[in-house]
Amino acid sequence: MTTITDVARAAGVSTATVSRVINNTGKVNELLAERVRGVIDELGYQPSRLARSLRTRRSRTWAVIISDIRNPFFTDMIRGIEDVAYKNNYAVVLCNAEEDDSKVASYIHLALSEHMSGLVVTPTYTHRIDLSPVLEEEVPLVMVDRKVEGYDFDSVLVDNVWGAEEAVEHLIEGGYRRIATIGGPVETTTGYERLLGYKKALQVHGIDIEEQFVRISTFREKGGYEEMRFLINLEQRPDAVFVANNLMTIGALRALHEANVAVPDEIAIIGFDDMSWSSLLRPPLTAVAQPTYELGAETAKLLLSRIDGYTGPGRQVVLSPTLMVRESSKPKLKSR
Amino acid sequence: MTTITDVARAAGVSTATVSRVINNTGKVNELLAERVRGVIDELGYQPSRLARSLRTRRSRTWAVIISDIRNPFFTDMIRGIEDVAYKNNYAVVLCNAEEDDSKVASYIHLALSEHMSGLVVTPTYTHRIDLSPVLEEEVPLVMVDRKVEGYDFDSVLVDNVWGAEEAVEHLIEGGYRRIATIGGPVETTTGYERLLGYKKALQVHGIDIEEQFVRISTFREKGGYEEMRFLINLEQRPDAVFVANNLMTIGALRALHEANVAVPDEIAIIGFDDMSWSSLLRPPLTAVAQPTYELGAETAKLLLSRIDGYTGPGRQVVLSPTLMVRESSKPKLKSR
DNA sequence: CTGTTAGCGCGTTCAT
DNA sequence: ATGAACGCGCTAACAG
Repeated sequence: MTTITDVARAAGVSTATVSRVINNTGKVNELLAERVRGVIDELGYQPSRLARSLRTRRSRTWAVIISDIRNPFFTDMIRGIEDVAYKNNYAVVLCNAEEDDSKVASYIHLALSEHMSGLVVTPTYTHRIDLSPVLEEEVPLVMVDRKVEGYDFDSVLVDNVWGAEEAVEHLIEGGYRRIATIGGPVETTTGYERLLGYKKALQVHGIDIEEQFVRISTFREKGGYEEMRFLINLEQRPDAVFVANNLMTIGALRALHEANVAVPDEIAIIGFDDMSWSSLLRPPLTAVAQPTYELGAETAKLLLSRIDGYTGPGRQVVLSPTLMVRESSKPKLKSR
Repeated sequence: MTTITDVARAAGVSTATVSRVINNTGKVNELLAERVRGVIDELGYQPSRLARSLRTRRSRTWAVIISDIRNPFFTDMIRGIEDVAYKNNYAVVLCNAEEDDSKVASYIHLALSEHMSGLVVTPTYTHRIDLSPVLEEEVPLVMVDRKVEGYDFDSVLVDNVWGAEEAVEHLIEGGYRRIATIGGPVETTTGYERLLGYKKALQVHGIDIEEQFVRISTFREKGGYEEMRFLINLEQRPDAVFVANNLMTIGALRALHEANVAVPDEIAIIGFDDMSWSSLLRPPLTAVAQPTYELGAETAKLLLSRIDGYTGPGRQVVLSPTLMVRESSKPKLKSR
């Protein structure tokens, strides 16, 4: 491994000069600089990121801590972040927290310990997460998708209330009245807000909320499966279900198929999160599509501006989802 | 940020002693050690990974360079790697190469530059990738899913030939004879081997291979879509298609749906890679299921053994896929 | 403009 | 058994 000292010796200059050439800092005689660059090429020298980070206390890397790598929502979002990062010469490392708070904490520690210059976090739960080290080290951090209460970081969010409301509204307009929901943990902003939107739509239309119809679970496939089974087994089944994320929707659909419940004739379904294969499901799935790529890109832009020195109160970017209407929520046949 | 010097001062010892206590290296008076540990707890001291890595030339981190973060196959595999890594106290960072060789190279450089102690790579293409720096630095590397010719690294693979052969065989047994394939780049081992399995099955049964029926594309959804459109528009359509990965299968199904081609009545479909929602598609998709989690776990084990000092020629672990038979490949109705 | 010097936070000799 | 001193590779401060 060739070091800056090797380069300096070969070029007959000091390491300081080499450093200045590499970083375009300070003034260097163009002739000398040219010679140094020649040697660098010749030796294939590449600065050690480690030593550099140790010295400058900043590494040109962002850590993106996501709560579930298997969720396509996050992987799409990551693409948005990466594109902006690469354009600005940052490397991105992904950390998979598996919806586990302690893993989030340990990855945050990792990122700070490696002096990474930016942090993107999709929080798992709103409590129980201590971000004070991030504040102490003054490392820019942006939250995506979810927020953590009690901190004033920049955040990029989706209008979950509105998205959920639109979905349920669409069901009501289609003639459905016994509408259930399978929601995520209310300790997450996404879980809480989507539930809120569900309730709001029902209230606006003067439909009572049946307690049995509000099923709270994890955001995992298994939860969706189990809660849908519960709903199917009710004496008075719902005639439609709004499911608050993609993985739970898969579980819910599996339960319906297994029990031979016809969709949408017996129970209509709307999911949150559109996926490339939503239209290939039986029946094609109506879903609230989130602007995943843009979510990531906006996040990266906020992060960049913080790294570039912007200080000021936390900013919130809220993007709107879109309802993709397909057959799983087809209006009921009714005399009009 | 508290450093080892702070701890040493507070405990009234030298930094060398603190270092010895932390790393269990050398002999330290138990009483002293206890005192040092007390101070460490009190101050909440955590060693700087950066300084440590710079000094030891090894970081307790693995880099996993995957070729497409949006492919569920890879994200499932990652879980297998992570579980083993965490148990052995390694952190895992993910690098998304987007099927782009130059990104692979730059991430490899990043990993070496940060002195990471292990590397997992899912190569994009078999040529054009220079792994000599990895050999020079003697950093353990394991290949998963695909191989790069000309190197002798450990690798964990799936028996692609057999998987593809099983799939096509199943179609033949079902009475299909005009069987096409949509394959991936033959420069990848996965692309090449799955194509081989396809051809082998046909040959064994004495079925001629029609040149038009062998469609080679990228492993992306778009490629699957376009090639399926081509097949649909042929005067003499195939009656079955074997699609060589999950994303292309989605594209292929979309093309079929758009063109209102009945599956499997007009064209039967088998995909490679099973997904949690394969059974929810219309019709439920027959697919070659890969043991994704095990693939990751095996990879991690090989890596660990290398890190722990195993030297010796490259080892190959080959896992078998399983054909999940569903309706998209239903046998043709025939008089028997 | 260029070089010398110091030190980021550690682990590791080499004395004692 | 313990501490002093050094250096990993780099950038920043200070001279000249």
